[in-house]
Amino acid sequence: MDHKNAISNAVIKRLPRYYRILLMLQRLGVSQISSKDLSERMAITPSLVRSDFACFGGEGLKGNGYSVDILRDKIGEILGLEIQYNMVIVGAGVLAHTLVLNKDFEKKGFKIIGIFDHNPNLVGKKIGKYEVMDLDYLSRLKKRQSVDIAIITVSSLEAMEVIYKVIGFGIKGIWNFSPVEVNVPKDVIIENTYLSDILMRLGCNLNKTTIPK
Amino acid sequence: MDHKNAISNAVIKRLPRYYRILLMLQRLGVSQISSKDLSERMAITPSLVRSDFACFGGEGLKGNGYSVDILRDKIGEILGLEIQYNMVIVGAGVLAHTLVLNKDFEKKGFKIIGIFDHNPNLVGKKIGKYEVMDLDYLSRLKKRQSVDIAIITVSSLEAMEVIYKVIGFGIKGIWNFSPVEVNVPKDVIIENTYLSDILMRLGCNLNKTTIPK
DNA sequence: TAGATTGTTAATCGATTAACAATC
DNA sequence: TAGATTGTTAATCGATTAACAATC
Repeated sequence: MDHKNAISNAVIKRLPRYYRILLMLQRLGVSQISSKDLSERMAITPSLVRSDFACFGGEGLKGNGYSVDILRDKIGEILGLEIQYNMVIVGAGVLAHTLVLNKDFEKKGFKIIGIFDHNPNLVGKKIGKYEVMDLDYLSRLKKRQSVDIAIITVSSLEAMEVIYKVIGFGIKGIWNFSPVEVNVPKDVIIENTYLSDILMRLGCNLNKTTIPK
Repeated sequence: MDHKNAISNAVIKRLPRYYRILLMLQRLGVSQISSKDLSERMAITPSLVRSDFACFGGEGLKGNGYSVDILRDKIGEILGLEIQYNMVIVGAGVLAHTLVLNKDFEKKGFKIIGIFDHNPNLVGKKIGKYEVMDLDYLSRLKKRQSVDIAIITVSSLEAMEVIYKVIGFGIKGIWNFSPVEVNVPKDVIIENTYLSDILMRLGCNLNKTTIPK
């Protein structure tokens, strides 16, 4: 637990990437891996790999590298993969549909338990196995089941209001896809995934290399 | 141009966020904004705002702040919003459908010009106004039109192969949604958007706050 | 044993922040 | 003028890298 608090966000960002490679190595039957090998697969330095693993008590063997199994277990534990999170989606559009079809989420312990929308025309509609419910019903659902994360896929016009609403319902985790800048209370964690921002960054970096002038 | 190369990635990440706020301020009829005001909206320090703007010759007026119009124009220019990028999607699934429906991309100069897939069963299918084409046809299309960015939405099993293929076709920008670790040549820019990694990060940060022990 | 690779420390690099003189 | 706010420098903070003794 003490460890957990000590791990910086920079490290946390790399953990799922390590985990993915370790999983692949397990499937390939590889049991031992060096920091050098891992670093090449991730385009980082071996030093960084070792210093990352030192955060949670690197169990390496000098001269031999790390045990793939032990490493995978440890990282999985830090990532909380054994924990079950309940999620709801707010916004019954095609993005909601995409997320419902993503099998990785449930594999990693993130379960969608309902889809909600403001718009009365969408209430009752089916998305995958889910029937869209009215947003206000979420507060009642929350009393019966824990809801850890709300995924916001409504339009940017409604997003601000919807986010404050789910925070009001007591939901502490928000994954927001809507391009709005929201300030949230300190005890709420928000991850913003602004798709068009990513594209602008990509465009910007393309220009850097293609216009050497 | 010299300026453009000097802007760090840390700054570039904030540019779309500044831009979004400036756009909103324009709509509200606000013409002048201070670094303090902007910083509060973005939950950063005023110093950081000023040092960011200094990168591209901050045009602030001591005592008054910055002109919203000038700032928006400058940032838009650095982000290359007046540039037209052609994009293709590889992988004709529901994520492709989501991206096709996103109106922000085209507004920012990123235009989808075609959807491709490996799978013969999907070729000919319609996604929005696009008819899915066979991936190999992309190399021919590339000879007629510039293709700046390939968006990879295929499954993780196929992703590696598909990415190498589009790089082989000479495409220099890749936006990859598939959870695979790929090493690309130095002249290729890849942006990986691993949706389940974002969720794991969110879960990790939720634990940090909820388990204070 | 000899070669490989860890764990860790110190050095470096880069990003952010604090502070304040300049000035509108 | 007085208050507000910039532009910029120096200080701080944090993340990454290089180096190397320890050791399997």
